[in-house]
Amino acid sequence: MHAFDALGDPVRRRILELLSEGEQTSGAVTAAVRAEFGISQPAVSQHLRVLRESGLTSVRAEGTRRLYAVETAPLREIDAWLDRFRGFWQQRLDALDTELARGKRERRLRQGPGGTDGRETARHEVHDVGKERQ
Amino acid sequence: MHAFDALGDPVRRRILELLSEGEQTSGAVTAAVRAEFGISQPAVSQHLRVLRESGLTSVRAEGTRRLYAVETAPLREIDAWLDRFRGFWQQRLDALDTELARGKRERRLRQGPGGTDGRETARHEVHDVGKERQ
DNA sequence: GGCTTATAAAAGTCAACGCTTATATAAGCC
DNA sequence: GGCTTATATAAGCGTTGACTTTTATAAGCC
Repeated sequence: MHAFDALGDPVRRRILELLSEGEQTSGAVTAAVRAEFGISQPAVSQHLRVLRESGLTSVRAEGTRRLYAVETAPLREIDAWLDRFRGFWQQRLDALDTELARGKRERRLRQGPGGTDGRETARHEVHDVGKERQ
Repeated sequence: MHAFDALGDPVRRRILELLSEGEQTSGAVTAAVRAEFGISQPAVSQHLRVLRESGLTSVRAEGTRRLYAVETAPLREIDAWLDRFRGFWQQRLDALDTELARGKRERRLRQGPGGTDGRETARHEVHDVGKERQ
């Protein structure tokens, strides 16, 4: 699950988004990223390296250009990792369907699923119980 | 897409996995994580805080216990983010199906996903072109 | 061969992160 | 009230990470 590490950085996520439109040269990616994030060419090159080394992209040389492309394996791993949580929102949708179907009012469709016990999860605060600082 | 940041850490991913089985007290999570990673209670507490602050969990107080639960919104965001890449592997599966079904004629039905150019994606190396160090 | 373009690597800096130990808060229990 | 349990916060520290500037490599072109 190494991939999550690499995806923690917004620049790298953006690079992948760019590559999702198809193969791109390092130069093209660099230009786009420089424009958006205002970082140097070496900085982008370093991000490309991380993406390479984490298996998120592949590279292909063509003359002096390097053509980067998305490599899906790690993304599929993440997708698979998410599987264990899918029930949490699918369940919700089902519940919502039911609610809508029987004309119940659409109040508070928020509220988490999940309990191992069949217990209704009660109301929880979505960000701390006591006081939060900063 | 803040969530990717939080998920970059293996301890935090593990915590979410534990919570995917249902609400857990901080204590239960701490015990499990301590056993697996050998880190201190405050360390786990700090990870729980990050998860809370990034919206990946919710907390609910019950006496002196804190009950943590998975909060799905950020995970759904990631799921949605992955959408743009799904074509990359779904297509592969389709291709495989078709190959099997019609005994391999006419390959490249639809070629590399996303290609802005219509060019065949060719064979790329999955990790660098030149030499890699370390 | 020498200049240029495309890209990576090297070396250094500074901030953020994850951990530790020490301490605070707050509920339960005697 | 005072001890204990459950959990969080504070402060300090070493490591990692994302930059920077500088320099190397290598292909194209004259």
